[in-house]
Amino acid sequence: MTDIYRAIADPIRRQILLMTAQKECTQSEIVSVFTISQPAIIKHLTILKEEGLLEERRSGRYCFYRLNQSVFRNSYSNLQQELGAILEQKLVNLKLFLEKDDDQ
Amino acid sequence: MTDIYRAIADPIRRQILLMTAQKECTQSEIVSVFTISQPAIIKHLTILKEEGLLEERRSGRYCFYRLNQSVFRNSYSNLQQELGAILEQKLVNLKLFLEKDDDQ
DNA sequence: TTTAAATATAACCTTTTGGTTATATGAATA
DNA sequence: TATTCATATAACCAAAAGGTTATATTTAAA
Repeated sequence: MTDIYRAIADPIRRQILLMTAQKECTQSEIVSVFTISQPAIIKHLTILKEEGLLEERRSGRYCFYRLNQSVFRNSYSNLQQELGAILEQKLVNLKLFLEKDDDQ
Repeated sequence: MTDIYRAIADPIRRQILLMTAQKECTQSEIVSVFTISQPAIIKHLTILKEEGLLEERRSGRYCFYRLNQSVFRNSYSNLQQELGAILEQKLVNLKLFLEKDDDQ
């Protein structure tokens, strides 16, 4: 649950996230944006729901989707921390160097 | 090439990126950190190399790996723009609202 | 010059991903 | 009420992901 890395791995899913961040979209609206089949879209929607990033609302024969903003905000923040740490390893090295220096 | 989303999809690969950002690591060093087999690690390394994020250097019987900092910096920056846009859709909506207002 | 260690590769396996077509179900409208 | 539109599901497929074991190959050290 909430493996944002899994959710964002596919460009179609990233676009769905973007669309549903703007406004609630029906499934058929989403389907019409892409060239792949409706069942293929359902599978992408299912993965996004599994990871908690999409909320589903049923109204009559329509199925509305929208981004769960708070879940996205949270897991994206975690992602940034994790990947930011990779960028900042040089700083970690400096820190380690300074700490080692303290010991002497 | 340089599909960072593919590269970071697996936690083992993210940890390899972190390790090799700190310092150049030999393959056996990397293997020893994890519980999976050496051929499994090679496959992860191959994916990271395919995406241009890892640089390989051969010295005798050792194979050294280190993060390609500039490629990582760049593709991470692209990722941030793409995912940042999802977060900031509310602002886009405001912009659209204001532009629509101009037309009237 | 054996031997041992580091790396590479082959062959295989299972699960997941990403897609398809065909068809069923359910709700709204003509 | 018959039809049409939106969604769901089943069955299938190919490729990618993520792993294994067994076995080369290459290089350094005993």
